[in-house]
Amino acid sequence: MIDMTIRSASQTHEATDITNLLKVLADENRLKIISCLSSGEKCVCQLADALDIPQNLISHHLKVLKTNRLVSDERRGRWVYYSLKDKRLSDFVAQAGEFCDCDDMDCP
Amino acid sequence: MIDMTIRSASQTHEATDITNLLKVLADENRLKIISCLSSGEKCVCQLADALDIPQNLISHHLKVLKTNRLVSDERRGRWVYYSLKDKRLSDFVAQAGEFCDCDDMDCP
DNA sequence: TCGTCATATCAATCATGATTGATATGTACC
DNA sequence: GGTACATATCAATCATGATTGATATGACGA
Repeated sequence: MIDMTIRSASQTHEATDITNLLKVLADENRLKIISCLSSGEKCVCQLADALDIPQNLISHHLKVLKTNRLVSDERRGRWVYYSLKDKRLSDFVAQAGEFCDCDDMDCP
Repeated sequence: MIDMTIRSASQTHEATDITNLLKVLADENRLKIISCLSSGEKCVCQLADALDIPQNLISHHLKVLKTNRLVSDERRGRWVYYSLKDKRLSDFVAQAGEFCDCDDMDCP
């Protein structure tokens, strides 16, 4: 069998790890949350308001992001504030745009 | 409502476009195919052999990649050769590794 | 034309995960 | 204590898409 390790500058990762990360990112609501958090920490109700998404759904997606160590949380009083663990994450997501449809010349 | 446009160096994209691209990438078999194609064009049977994945499944995933303009194909005789439209795609995928679990200090 | 190889398509199954509504937990203030 | 607010969890539904097996298409050589 073939070696399915994927190499980046500093590390090697199994394809399954990367697949899993991409699955986490491949959700519109989670991308919106990440985009929203890129300007700084927000509590759940701020995200729910800003994105017009029900509170329980925001909470669910934040849990997915937290489980996968993409965001961290901190309770202050009644509020729980979430923030990106790595600010570069939103840049990474934006980079994906480079590969979206019609980036190339032979596009009809 | 909030502006959900995501900005990269050269362009802006809707969150839904990027979500779609990430969904396409978020499949282990497709990542393996991309990784395999990063070393140069391959025909379907080469991919099926190298990755130990049934031919029809390879064909299906290649269609998804092609529909999303990530690969191009060229028939030569009985064989159809596929290649990455943008070689940077495999680098992009590798970059995702940076955000996988345990990249940060406060990891248990 | 016939047989074979390479690839694509189709229908059916199967698994996964997003969303929803209801409810529980936890915090603050009276 | 009791109430109100912020958040999390749970069960149920729903949609999507990966995989499989069978078969079709298309190209080549005899």
